[in-house]
Amino acid sequence: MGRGKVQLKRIEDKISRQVTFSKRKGGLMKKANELAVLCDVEVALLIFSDRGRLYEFCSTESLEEILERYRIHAEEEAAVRKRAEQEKHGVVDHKDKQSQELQLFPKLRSNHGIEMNLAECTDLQTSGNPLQMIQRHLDTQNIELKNMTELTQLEKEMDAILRQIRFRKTQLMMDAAKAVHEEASHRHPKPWTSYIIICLAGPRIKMAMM
Amino acid sequence: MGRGKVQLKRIEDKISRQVTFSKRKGGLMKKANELAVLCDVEVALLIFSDRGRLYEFCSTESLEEILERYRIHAEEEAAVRKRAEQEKHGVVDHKDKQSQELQLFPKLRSNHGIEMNLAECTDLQTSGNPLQMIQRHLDTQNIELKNMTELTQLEKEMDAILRQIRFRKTQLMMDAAKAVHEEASHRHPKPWTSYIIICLAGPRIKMAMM
DNA sequence: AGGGCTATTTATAAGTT
DNA sequence: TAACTTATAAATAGCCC
Repeated sequence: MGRGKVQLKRIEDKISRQVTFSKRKGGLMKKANELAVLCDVEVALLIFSDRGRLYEFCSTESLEEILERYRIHAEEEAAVRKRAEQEKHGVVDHKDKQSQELQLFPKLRSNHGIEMNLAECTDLQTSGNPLQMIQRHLDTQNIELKNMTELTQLEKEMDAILRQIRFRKTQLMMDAAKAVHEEASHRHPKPWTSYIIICLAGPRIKMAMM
Repeated sequence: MGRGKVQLKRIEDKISRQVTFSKRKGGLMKKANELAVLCDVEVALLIFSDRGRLYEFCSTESLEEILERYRIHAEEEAAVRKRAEQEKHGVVDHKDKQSQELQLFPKLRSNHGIEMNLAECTDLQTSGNPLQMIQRHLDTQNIELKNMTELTQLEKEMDAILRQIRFRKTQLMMDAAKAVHEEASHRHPKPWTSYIIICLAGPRIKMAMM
């Protein structure tokens, strides 16, 4: 699918590996979602990038829902297998790998804390133009109608946009400062640097040079 | 990808839904594998067909390996699932859910495990849509193309929205805390107030009561 | 460094056996 | 029912910006 055919082996070039990861991750999640919707099945997808970042997708409310189902399934399967083993050999074998691992779960089952989960949120496409990113949130719902998960997601994205806005402002200020400085250098062609005072008050930038 | 374009909704015809499931499941697993190999990342994929059959793929030795990694990751983010209906009126006793978060609160031992879903909280305010305020800025231009004045204006508005989002989150938390407190009072009808500890980590709220 | 652009490869919907 | 076939929709590699 692309200009060249791809060999099924690790992409050695770090840059293009990263690019491919980003693209294909999106594609995979899209397809996972399509499968879930079209065929009305439960799908869970976990991806750990090489830097340890987790990307997840699930077709249900929460990933835990599917993982819990997996645990139950695995337990049943293990039980069936164990029964079969016993019938065959009439002896209790050593525990196989799967049943050993299953012991991890029961330990985690008691709950004394009060916990609230607000609908798992899986953002399929967090990337993109920061404005486009937020656009979809703005079309339909009122803040008052959003739940905690949505609010938190929105908060994150707003924060990201705010950071970009401020970054851009800084850029512009730097440009302006540079221009002023160059202008100043022209007037006072000295080897030492001028001081530039930038005053931020309201929307306008004021600058003075000494 | 095929003779006809596909609508992203459940395929109603059972036969073709099954055929599509079979085909797309294979395709999805193939792509999951490609992502894992090409980009050298860990991928786990779980699919439960509508008949409850489990199909799984993982890029590592065992699925448990990735799930364990997810659990570790989840300890930081904390994930718990919840059924919606029971929470409608605030508080439901649940003792057998995940307790991974407990490790984060070793000192917090409440008498009762309670889970709530804030998404269900009602009594919403009915103010105008604060998001409309910003809408016009998002339609046309990119941040890169805005000048300082526009950026500053946008910054202000974003900040205002952010404050509203956070206010709304606080409201929801207060509601939840109140509900928890009432539940607690029910169990311990004492005149003095319980302590409620609310932990905000990511999109989820964790609370413990002492 | 992420977004847009094709030329190509892939996936697959529908049809056929 | 599942295995092929084929026309077409989708994904995406390599580029450019």
